[in-house]
Amino acid sequence: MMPKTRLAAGERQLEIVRAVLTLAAENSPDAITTQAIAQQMGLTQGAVFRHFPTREAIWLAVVDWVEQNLGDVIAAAVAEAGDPLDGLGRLFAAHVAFIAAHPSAPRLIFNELQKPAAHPVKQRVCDLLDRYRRRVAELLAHAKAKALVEPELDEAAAATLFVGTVQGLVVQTLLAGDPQTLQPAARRLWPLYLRAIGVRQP
Amino acid sequence: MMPKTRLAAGERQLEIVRAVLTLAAENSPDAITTQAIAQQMGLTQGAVFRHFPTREAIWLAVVDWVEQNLGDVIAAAVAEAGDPLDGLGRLFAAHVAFIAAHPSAPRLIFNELQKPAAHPVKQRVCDLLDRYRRRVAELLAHAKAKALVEPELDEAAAATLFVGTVQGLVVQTLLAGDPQTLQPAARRLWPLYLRAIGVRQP
DNA sequence: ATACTAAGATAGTAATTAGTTACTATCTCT
DNA sequence: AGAGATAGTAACTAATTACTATCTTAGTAT
Repeated sequence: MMPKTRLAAGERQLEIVRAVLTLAAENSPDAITTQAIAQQMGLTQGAVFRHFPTREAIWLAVVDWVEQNLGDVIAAAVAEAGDPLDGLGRLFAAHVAFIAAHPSAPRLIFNELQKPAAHPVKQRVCDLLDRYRRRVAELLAHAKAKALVEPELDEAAAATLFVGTVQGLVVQTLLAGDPQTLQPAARRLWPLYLRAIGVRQP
Repeated sequence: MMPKTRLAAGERQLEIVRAVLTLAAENSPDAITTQAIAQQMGLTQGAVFRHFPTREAIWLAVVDWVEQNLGDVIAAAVAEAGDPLDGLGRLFAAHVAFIAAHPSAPRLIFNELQKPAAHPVKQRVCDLLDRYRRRVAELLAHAKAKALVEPELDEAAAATLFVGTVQGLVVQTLLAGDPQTLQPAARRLWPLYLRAIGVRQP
């Protein structure tokens, strides 16, 4: 955590992103200063700007990181699924696991979402979330086509509920202040979601 | 919105709270400065501190306002309900209507929720949200006792999903940037929630 | 070894922030 | 009408912020 050794630009950039994620676990994202980021890495504040031209660029990189890593996890989960419904379940589990591993990530995303519309970081987050919802809606449409769910299911609404279910868990974490409770809570929530979209359970 | 006239302390305090709510509709809560609040009311920055000893006190007042008004709306909705399930539906509708009328309110709440645990404003928000969830869980328990929902329903999980459903709508609003889309989306989401808790529909 | 490159340190700047102080204008109560 | 209380103003302050010069030094290729 206190490397006296110098790091190449690329590695240091990644470490800055990780530092932000770490700090966001305990502080509101907007309150994270470049000074705090530098301190987290054992560097001086000025050194941060050797790797990013501006503070905003850091946040864009963080969003990038989340987009990339969450995207990978999700893609892997869906890829190894048998049917669309199985894919949805794996997607949910993977997403929850990701949040449990990086609790600050969804908070960061949600925080950026609150910024003025013009803000470039918000644009990125909007795109990210919109793509995510579309992906869920797609899976639901496939499930419907295979008669795995309620035949008259409102996919768009069900996709919103999917995101909401995850958000509900995030709220739960923020209330409890303990990411440990996340996965058990998720396991209790999933059957409810399944019933919401009209899956017949054994 | 630009009163040259002096206001009594109580009224001005309320106007400051309203100003914050207005500003929070377009800016991230943390980014709202006392200067911006004063400007919104057509006063000087120093005048704000005539009515609140500190910035934090303002946010506590805002949470108070939300707690009071949302609480009233909710209590009224539940009071005029026939059975627990009807009460839950009215609670949902009332909550959504409140958000549509004050979109910044839930965002503010959620934002404060992200602060460090020690933060006094967060404590208040935690209590508020926890009470809310308990209330929902109570209604669900009553509904279960009257055999209106799935007899083996996990009430705690269903309460989390309730909060999540609302949060999903908030996310939807932030994405669309238009509170108008909220109520239609809510009407599409509610049947899904009802099915999730095992209500038999006509 | 030596010289080049780039990561980091040091020490700034200008702008913005919450909060204060001394004064003025307005309201209210008798 | 006059006096006390108080809402509001103007002009500060001290601290913090993102960001930037200039210098140092560590890693690397020759």
